[in-house]
Amino acid sequence: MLSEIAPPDLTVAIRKLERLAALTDVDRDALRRLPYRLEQCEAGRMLIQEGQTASDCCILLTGYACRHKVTQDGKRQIVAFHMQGDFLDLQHVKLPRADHNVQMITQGDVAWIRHGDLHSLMRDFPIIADACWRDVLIEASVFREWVLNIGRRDARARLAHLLCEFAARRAAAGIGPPDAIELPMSQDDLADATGMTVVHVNRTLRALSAEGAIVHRGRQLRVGDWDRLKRIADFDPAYLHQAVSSHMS
Amino acid sequence: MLSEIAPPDLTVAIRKLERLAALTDVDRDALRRLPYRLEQCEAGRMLIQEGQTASDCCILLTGYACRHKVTQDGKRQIVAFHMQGDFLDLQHVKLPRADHNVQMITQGDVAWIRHGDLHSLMRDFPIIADACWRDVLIEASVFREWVLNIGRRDARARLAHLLCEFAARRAAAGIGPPDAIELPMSQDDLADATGMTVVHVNRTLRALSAEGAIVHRGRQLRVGDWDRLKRIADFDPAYLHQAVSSHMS
DNA sequence: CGCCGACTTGAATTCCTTCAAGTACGGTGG
DNA sequence: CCACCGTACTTGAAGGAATTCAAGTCGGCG
Repeated sequence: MLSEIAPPDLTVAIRKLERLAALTDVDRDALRRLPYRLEQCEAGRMLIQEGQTASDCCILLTGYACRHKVTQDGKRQIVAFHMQGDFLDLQHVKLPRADHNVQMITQGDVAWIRHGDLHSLMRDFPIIADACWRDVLIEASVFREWVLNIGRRDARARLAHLLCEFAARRAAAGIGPPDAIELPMSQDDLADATGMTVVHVNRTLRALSAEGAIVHRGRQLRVGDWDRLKRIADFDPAYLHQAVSSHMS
Repeated sequence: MLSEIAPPDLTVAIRKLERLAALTDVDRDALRRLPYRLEQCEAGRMLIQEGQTASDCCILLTGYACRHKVTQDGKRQIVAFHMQGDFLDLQHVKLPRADHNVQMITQGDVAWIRHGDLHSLMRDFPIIADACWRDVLIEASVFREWVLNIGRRDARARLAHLLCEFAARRAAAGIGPPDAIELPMSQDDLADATGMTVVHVNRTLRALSAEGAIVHRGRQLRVGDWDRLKRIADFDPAYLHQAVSSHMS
């Protein structure tokens, strides 16, 4: 296929914005003309570091990334996972000082866009601005769900919820079917995202396997029983504010 | 004082926006002319309920409110506290379906503004729109810090952090000095905000008292030793993205 | 005065962490 | 081709932080 040799472009990001607002041809055109710098990243590449002030905004084109914060004594908390098409730091356009880190978890491609260019884009194309608003607001909604998840659900539900969310967002992004998943993150990452320890993530993962909710071998994960997993997770995708996928309803 | 008999107006909200962007006289004028409906709320009044679609946006003028979500089995998680001047549901202008509840925790006054009016305001007055952007983005930053707080800090640090944040925001809002605080929330609320149980909140609170970090009698709270409390909490106010207050630096 | 909600305290239990060793696997170099 | 190595994953046992259950006290309000 051609897409395997052609360099990646902003198509996935435009597709994501299409899901957030009804873009017109004018909007699409403006987006396609947006200048950007392409970067091919290794796994582990730190894109943005807490405390830093950025002048460019980055969009994830391929691969997976996460955002995380660290306590004084070095405990890491992942606050979000990202996949192709996601803006990784839209907020830095308005709040230049980074309050968290952004890091690749797999290898992948990133597009860097000047804040100034984004600023004029949002000023001149209100529908695009609207889509960006929605993106930021949905992200905030996901943070709230994570607070609930970590604060009030036990390890089993918590982990199940994270898997459900990942599957749902993956499906919405058109990456693949929601029930045969290649997890990009290590069990360490899952632990840091759920506020658990690696050891307990491991045990909980196999507990979920044992009861047939999931089938996993390493990072190959299949959802054995969607309804059961969703019930365990107390998962209701409404907080994602996305058009309901047929698989997830 | 006159302010005790005059009905509350949008002044506190305008003052908050002033802290978020450099408003001009034109902006201030537009804000003062904004039509709104005033509501005097009892403690416990549900302003917005999850699942509901709202046509008005509410601003807290006096008193305190919180936002919370509930799991299937009835466990409540508070995701944010709010004080005078705060927008309580700016997001519903762009995402009409509420993904969480908004509730008064004390009695207080609320101004209801039509979404349409806010929409035109933000279209016609870019500096106000900018301030709203910042408000939403800072709120998201606070959510991230809460994820870290609940996910990776132990009960003592977690509660201390919540108190530090509350004191800092309270001071920034000009409500009073940051070291003699009347807490508006019950220990139940503190528990639901930190992902703990009431019992453990109670014990942790007196542990903090015992070591001299705070002095509390019921809801009267004095910070006994700021530096100690901040150290316990691992509190760095950078994530609040506010001009640094002299008391908190 | 009595009642109710908020706060407090103790004891037993549990879920999760910590510590300490494993095993499996993919890559690298001899 | 195989020995070596590092990283990620797995498992067991002991310990601890926080929950649960149960029974108080305190203080404000009708």
